[in-house]
Amino acid sequence: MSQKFRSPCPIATTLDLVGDRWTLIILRDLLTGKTRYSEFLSSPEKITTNILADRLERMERAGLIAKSPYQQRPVRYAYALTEMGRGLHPLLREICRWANRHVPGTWVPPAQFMAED
Amino acid sequence: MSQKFRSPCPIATTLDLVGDRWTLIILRDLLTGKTRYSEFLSSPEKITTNILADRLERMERAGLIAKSPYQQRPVRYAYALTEMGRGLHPLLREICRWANRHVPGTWVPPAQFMAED
DNA sequence: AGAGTGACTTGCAATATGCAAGTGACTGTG
DNA sequence: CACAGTCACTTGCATATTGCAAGTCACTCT
Repeated sequence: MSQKFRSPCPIATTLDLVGDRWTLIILRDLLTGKTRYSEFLSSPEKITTNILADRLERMERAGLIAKSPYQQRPVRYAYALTEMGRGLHPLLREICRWANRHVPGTWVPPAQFMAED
Repeated sequence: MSQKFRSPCPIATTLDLVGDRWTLIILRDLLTGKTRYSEFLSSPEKITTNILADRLERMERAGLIAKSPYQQRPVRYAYALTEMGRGLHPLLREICRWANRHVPGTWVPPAQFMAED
């Protein structure tokens, strides 16, 4: 579970876990109800298939998400946030608040996403 | 000021601006009083000189920081957060809260850093 | 003149990302 | 029962980013 991080600073550690261009995008999609590979692919940011597969595996290893089969023959998995992953929701809300305030042209997220809990 | 972002989603846009391994580390240092090149280099994460120079330039172009000379002959610059950059403080606090709660072994930041305003 | 300081810049190897095409395990249709 | 279709990946390869080490530049100080 615990890996080798650059430093014990909580900011550096968090960046080691989710500090890239895609992880938080997938997390956003999971928070808004998406669960499957094809659903993540359909987002407007157009993540590529290899990166998506890689991020899902990393996120699972990091304990942010868990996968469970939604069908047999062939076995296919749906992805869901763990408690740890859901814990990043306040951070995503804060990111939205910042962008809406400081970067003109950004979409205002649905009220449901911004509401606490 | 506004560039080409992957999508108008505030999360995607924010990641385009600060979603890498180093930018928020530098921001943390600026928030804790560091202002110079050599001070950023001395942090425990050991950023390399070329990446630091690159990130400082990007951050300036993005409007997160501004530089001003602290001496002449030779001219040398100190870096300071803009209003936009300081606006990320709540986000860093949220990152710290999450890491402290979910990743064992992370340092608890000084109370001053965690206090609002 | 020569050492020291602070802030970078350069070159290059290692790693990560992006793009397009391919694969595997099936199901359902003619 | 061959065959097109679906979904979830995997693979190969070109390009971009990162990391490491060494070098440069504009000075000041001894």
